[in-house]
Amino acid sequence: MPEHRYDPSEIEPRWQALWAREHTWEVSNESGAQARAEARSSGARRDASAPSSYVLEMLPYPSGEPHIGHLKCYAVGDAIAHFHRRLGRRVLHPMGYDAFGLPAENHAIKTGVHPSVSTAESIASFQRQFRSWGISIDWSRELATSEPSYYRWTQWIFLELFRAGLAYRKEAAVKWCPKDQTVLANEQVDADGHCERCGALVEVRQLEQWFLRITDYAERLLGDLETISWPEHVKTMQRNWIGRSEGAEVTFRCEELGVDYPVFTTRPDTLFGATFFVMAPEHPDVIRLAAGTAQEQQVREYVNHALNETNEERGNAEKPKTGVSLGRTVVNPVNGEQIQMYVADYVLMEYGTGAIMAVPGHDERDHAFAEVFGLPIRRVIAQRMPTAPEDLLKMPVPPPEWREGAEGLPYAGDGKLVNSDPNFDGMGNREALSAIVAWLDREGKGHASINYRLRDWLVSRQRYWGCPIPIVYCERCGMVPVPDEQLPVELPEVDDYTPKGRSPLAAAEDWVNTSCPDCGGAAKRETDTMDTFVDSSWYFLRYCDASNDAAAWDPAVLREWMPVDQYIGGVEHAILHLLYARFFTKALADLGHLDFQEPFQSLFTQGMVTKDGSKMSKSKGNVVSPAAIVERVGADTARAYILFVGPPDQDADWSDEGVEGVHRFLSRLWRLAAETAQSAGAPAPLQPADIGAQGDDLELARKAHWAIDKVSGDLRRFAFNTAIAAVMELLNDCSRLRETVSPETMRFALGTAASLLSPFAPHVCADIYDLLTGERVWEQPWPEAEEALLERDAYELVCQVNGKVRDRVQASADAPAEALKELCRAAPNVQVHVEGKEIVKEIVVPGKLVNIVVR
RNA sequence: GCACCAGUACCUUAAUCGGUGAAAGGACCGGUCUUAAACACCGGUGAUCCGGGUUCGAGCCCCGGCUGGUGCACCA
Repeated sequence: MPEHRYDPSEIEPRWQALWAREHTWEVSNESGAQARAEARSSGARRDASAPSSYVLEMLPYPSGEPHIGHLKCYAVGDAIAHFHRRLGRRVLHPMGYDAFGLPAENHAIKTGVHPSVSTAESIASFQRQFRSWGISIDWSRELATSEPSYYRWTQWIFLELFRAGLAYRKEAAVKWCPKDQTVLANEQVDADGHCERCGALVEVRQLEQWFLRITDYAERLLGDLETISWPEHVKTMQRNWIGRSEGAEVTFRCEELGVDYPVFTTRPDTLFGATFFVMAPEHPDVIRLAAGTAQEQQVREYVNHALNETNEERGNAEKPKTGVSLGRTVVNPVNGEQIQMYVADYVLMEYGTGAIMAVPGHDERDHAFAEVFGLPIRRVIAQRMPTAPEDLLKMPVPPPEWREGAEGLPYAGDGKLVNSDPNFDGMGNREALSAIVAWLDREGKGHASINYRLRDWLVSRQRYWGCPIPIVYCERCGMVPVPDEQLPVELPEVDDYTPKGRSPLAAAEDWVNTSCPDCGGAAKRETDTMDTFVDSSWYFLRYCDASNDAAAWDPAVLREWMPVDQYIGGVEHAILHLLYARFFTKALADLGHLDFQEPFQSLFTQGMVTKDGSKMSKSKGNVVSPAAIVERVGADTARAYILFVGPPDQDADWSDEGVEGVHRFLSRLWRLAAETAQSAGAPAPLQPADIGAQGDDLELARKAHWAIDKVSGDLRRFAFNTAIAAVMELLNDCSRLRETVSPETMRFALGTAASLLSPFAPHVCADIYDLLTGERVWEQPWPEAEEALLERDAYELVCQVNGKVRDRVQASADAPAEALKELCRAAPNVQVHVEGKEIVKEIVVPGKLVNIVVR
């Protein structure tokens, strides 16, 4: 009697070893003669003409060990990869590591261990665990962004952008993290002004830095969202981040100094209500404007104070408005009025032109400021005007919102223009908006304009463990790109990683001092490194052609795989990574290196895994370790559980009891299959279920086909939880009917269960399929449901009276509506309820019910 | 404050087009097996957030409210 016990610790390594030995998940590039030759020599089984599919999970940052979120991400991605393969596609499913970054560097500062050493350890540990999870990765394409063979091409892309004018240096007020001692991208500062990485309060410093011109792509990044299949909330976040506003640029002239100040406004229709003018404290002209006025000292103090304020203090809209008069005036171009100039911290330098026209009547913030400073508030849009004379007669005293005075202000809605100009008064404000912009344009005082919240991407970092920026500064030639053939510019060794406000690379003097590639004279290297988001903005391209050392990729190979068909990752990357990767794709396409516009055709964002309802964290001590779970119950249980616990795009709470439940399910499945394999005789391919089967055999065959249909549909819509539940139902029927069905039917039902479940629990399903059929489940085409077995020839017709179920009768599937009505009327308990009443109506839903409405 | 999503049994989820008396797993309770327990098997308890509306019929659609989550929020 062989032991009928499910033992994942024996099953899982056995199949993993086979997959590794046979390079089962590797896929060759079919384009290019060399690739074709490789495919022949490795005896690639898959049909080269099969459609390709690129399934990709976001690349992990290797630090310590993978956590449960990784397990969920790869469980989702692997299920898709397996499903696509079984649908006959050639699937590219690679893995790599986002290996540059601050944690390894901070660790180096603490311990002196070189970041490359600790990173290599983490990568080894990640790789070991990923293998133990049995995910179907093409390991031949593995990469790490910190390897010179990778970052050589990161540098090449940087130089391509530089040569195209998309990478540039400029001095600007930038965000500086005092703890990490580096500048940050605007995107890396959260809404409260804290560093996204370390949580320290971010400061503002005036520094010269490297930027990438992502703002040139704002319109396309916005518009092309329409072309990709992404979750709507992710698209919304990107739209918000790009922050497109339509409006006008209007020029206000300071006659005393003879300087023009353009402002951006979305409401040129309220221009006649502009009663003062406000500049941001950072505005370069503020001090110059105040110079020589009585206000000078006060302005200086205010500006100093404002510049030292944190984003948090300054960003608070609840805070009372502050500001100082500049003692100057500008002219409102539409009516020639001289209006007072102020400096106030509620105006931001980064948005628009750093100066605004203030319309207190129709803008909440301007209104609050005007109240504090006692400035005039003028209504130029009537909130509601009576539409017909009858309305006026009915209401001799108009309610306040109808008045043209200042009551009810500020008012931001639509209405008709009042108190403006005879040419515009009475016009609807939307119509007036275009009329006023047209007038400004004719007079040369303004023009229609579009403004974005998105700002250029600051990519330089004063840190060690990143990709060096391949630029040399020559005393004679200036800024010179390192020639392509000299790439990569490798990271030098340094003794001290501690940041001191400049890059640790600056201390490597032998490395910094170099010769100019152009004139050969003395030159110094750029010592800043790149933001690690640069590394991850193109890695999906490199996987396609990972071993190419003559180029970053061969465009012909990219055509075979790109764009990624299914991208999977956490919603925390909804803005930064995804926006940067889209920008890189568009820029590289413009430079002729790619022939597609969007990198990720379809995106799936998985939900968080929580414990006891809250985020797992070391400080709370509620961290569930994937390694421990896999050790205890096996990878199949861990993976199936995490997909079964709920819809994968939602957060899911980890429960050890739930894990046990799934483990029991896999145990029962394996055990019943092992028993069946014994009683059913030698392994044999599954026989298509016999439509002529009778009784329990027919019932179980039907259930199996129902499960095929259900799981196939559920997989297409990422409903893994219900797919697994369907296989559970199938197993329950197998157990229930195991005494009465033929061995062949049981073999078919259990083999089908294993086949359907294998994307979620590949090892145990491979084992079961092998026991029952002697075949490899991953090489089988995805099963197809037999239509004839999905339909029933008879069913239970529900008989309702006034919407209440009163009886049930057997009806044949093809019975016409008239026959169903008669069946229903004839049902005994229906007759009781219809007795002596008048039939008003009969509703027939074929296949479901008949409802008789009586009075 | 604005927008979006969700609210179903003690818990996590299901119910495809508005159509049966709301389903699965876990938990809990009972039974069989066992010296006893675990495992396994059999059985059981128990739910549509609140208030209106539409409809022959509403968990599902509409309106209002409550609760929770996410995103945005001095962006002119």
